Amino acid sequence: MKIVFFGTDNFAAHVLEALMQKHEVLAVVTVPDAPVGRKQIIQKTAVAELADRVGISVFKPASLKKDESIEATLRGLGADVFVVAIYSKIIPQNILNIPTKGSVNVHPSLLPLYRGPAPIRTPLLHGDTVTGVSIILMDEQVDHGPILGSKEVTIEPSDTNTTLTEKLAAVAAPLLVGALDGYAAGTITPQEQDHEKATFTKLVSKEDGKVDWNKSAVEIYNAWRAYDVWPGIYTTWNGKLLKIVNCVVLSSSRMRGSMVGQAADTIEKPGIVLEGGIVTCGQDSYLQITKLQLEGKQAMDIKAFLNGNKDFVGSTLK
RNA sequence: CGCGGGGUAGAGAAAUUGGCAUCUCGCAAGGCUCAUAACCUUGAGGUUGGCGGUUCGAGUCCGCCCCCCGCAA
Repeated sequence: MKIVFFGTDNFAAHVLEALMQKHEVLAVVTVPDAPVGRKQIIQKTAVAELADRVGISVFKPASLKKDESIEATLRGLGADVFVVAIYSKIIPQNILNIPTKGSVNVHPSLLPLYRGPAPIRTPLLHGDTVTGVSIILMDEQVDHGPILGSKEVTIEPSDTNTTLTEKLAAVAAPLLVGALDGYAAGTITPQEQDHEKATFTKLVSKEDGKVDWNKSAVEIYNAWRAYDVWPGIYTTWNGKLLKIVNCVVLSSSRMRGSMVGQAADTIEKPGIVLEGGIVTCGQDSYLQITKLQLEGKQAMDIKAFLNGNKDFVGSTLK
């Protein structure tokens, strides 16, 4: 089939790569190059990178609604179907309706669960053990259309946003290709979603990474997994930003045994740093920081940090 | 020129008004021990990011340059 692909990040690029093997990708639509990093170096998206490398023409409209020429351009390509995977903009209906067979979306969750902009992170945040990928036909509502296919993926306790994204991308690529074939051949009947069961995710903001020590160590650890890479999880120490680069949950029974003789009030309050960089959390739980980064400093192991910051143990994180 | 923090031994940090460059860890050798990420003793390891200036004397003060990082995006 003749396809126009919409996408931005690595997940999308991975899907595009698989798609190119089986189908004719006429063009790619992504978002404009944006300045990245402290030096504000202009960088193109992973999808644009791949498209440029293999010689597929790329469009980078700032807006699909306001740019009127883009609709005519896309219409002129004569695509059978549009495939959308993590394209950080909402595509207006008049664009979705262009291809003869409509538009298909790759969504990295088991729809109707986790609709919206953070479908990979939110299951991690909730501590779910299973998620998946869904291929749907796009309709007038976001992540709402009938399902062409889906596949479950197991979430390991060690999975983070990064590793889970890779796993989902690996599953998504062949699933999409299969669903497209089945859809084109008429062997797949689109299944309406059970809208009663729909749940929604919200866009992640920097604030979400701020650690609330009143929460349990497991919840904080899940936040670390969900907010991996960006925004990460952080707290403050002596008024300075402290990023938690790595951490582990300690079983509270083990901790209780080792804390015989410790003052009771020290044990109760959350956010207190104990020996070895272990921090008291809510619900009588403990999180050990194993790697961290203080504002303005390089990331380092807890051991190195303790060597130079003797007053860390006994202080309170906020 | 978006705002800000920083560069001192292999790692992390100190160093008061400019005045013997220290501490913790690691490393090496020896000792103790059934044993150890334990403990004791000794030791190696530095052009304090670079260049220039002020000074009797600069990690510290001044100028220029290089590099790292947080925020922001």
